[in-house]
This record gives sequence, C-alpha cells and structure tokens, in this order.
Amino acid sequence: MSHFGRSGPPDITDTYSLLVLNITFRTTADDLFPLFDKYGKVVDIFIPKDRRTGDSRGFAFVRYKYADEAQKAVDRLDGRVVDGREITVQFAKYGPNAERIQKGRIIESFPRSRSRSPRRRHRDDHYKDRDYRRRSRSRSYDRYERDRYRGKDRDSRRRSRSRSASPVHSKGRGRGRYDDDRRSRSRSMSASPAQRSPSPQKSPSPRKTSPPRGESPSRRSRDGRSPSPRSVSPQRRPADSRSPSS
DNA sequence: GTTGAGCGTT
Repeated sequence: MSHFGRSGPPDITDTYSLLVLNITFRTTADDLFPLFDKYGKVVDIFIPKDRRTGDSRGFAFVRYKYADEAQKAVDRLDGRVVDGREITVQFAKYGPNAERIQKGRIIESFPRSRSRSPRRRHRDDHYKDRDYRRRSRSRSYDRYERDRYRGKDRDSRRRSRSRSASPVHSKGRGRGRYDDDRRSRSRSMSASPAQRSPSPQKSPSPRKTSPPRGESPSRRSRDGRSPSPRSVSPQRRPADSRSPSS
C-alpha cells in the first residue's frame, strides 16, 4: 500500500518532481515506488486520476529528495519497460500550481504576482474542462482490436515502438495542399455553380417553414418560478405589434 | 472493456 497522495503534497519545496509518462493505465504508485526508490530516496509519488472514473491517466509524478538521484533515475528509468510498456521519465516542467520548474525544482513560486489577469475565472469548472478535453482525444481503440485479431502475440511486440511513429500525417505540405484546394474550389465555382443549392426542398414537409427560433416547447416553469405566460414578454407585445393599428 | 499526447493532489 502506498500512502502517497493520501495527505496531499507533503513538501515540494525541497523535493524534485519527476514526470513519468507512457506508463500503463494500470500502473500504480506502488509499482513505481520500488523502481524509483531503488535509484534514490523517493519522497512522494502521485498519479493523477480521473475525477469521475478514478482511473490513472497514464502518467505519474515521482518526487525525489535530491536532484542527483532524480537525474540518475531519469537516466536509468527513462526508457525502462514497466508492465510491458516503455515509460518515459523526465523532470517535471510545470508545477502543481502551474509554477515554473527548472530541473524538477521549482524556481518560481509565484509567477502570478505580476498582476492577476482580471479575466473571468470561468467558474469552478476549469478542471472539468481539462478532463473533458483529455478524455475526448482518446477513444479509438480500433487498432488494438485489429491487432488482437490479426497478430495475437506476434506483431504485438512491434507495437511497443509505436511511440513516435508519425503523428503528422501530411500537414507539412500546406502550400501544395492549399494550392490544390484553391484551384479545386475555383473550378467548382465556375464549372458547376448550379450545384450550390440543388436541394431547396430538403424537407419535403408540407408543414410551414420551421424557423430555427429558440422556441422551447418544454415549459421551463417547472419549479413554480413563473408559470405565468406573462413573464415571457411583459413589456413586449408581439401580438399587438404584429397587428397594425391602421 | 478500451485509449496513449501530455504535466499534479489535500
């Protein structure tokens, strides 16, 4: 059992934070503790987890008491295979409070001292937004399934090196692509201009035109706040305005 | 159930 993260940050001022990436989603602090502790004195280990599911995010933070030990751990554990996955160990770049860190050591403990941005604080959903953003990125495990059916455990080894395969598909061209795109559009414009709106009767509904008005059929007056229709437009009278006085 | 670039909690 690990008591890391149970009592929050112990003391990061005198500890060096190491960032461990590429770890499996099942790897826990207990699994990393013996590994990192062997190379130095680990003060604390923290693994960010999801607020809703509670699963590991795939990376962990290991705090060392000395920089030399941390450096050694990075050099020795960086690239090590843990739980069948190659982990990436490196010094943390940012602190828990978005502080600047150098070599894992926090150098700036108050970068916001300059002048707090009067910008809106958004609300307390800033952390939620972040989580949602991360969660949205990964959701395609089709490759895993395909590999599973294709090369049960034969090509599986090859997938280990798929860390930096080719994240960029073909966006580097840019110019050529743009030129092509532009030409394509130009031709489309003068070649087949009639295809702009070939389907005006998209909705063959005999009904009257459905204006995208914000009309919500569901009555929001559920709690009894203002069930009276008068609150809809107490001072404005569309009916009256609509009908000409003359 | 899965996933895979990244930077953290009481």
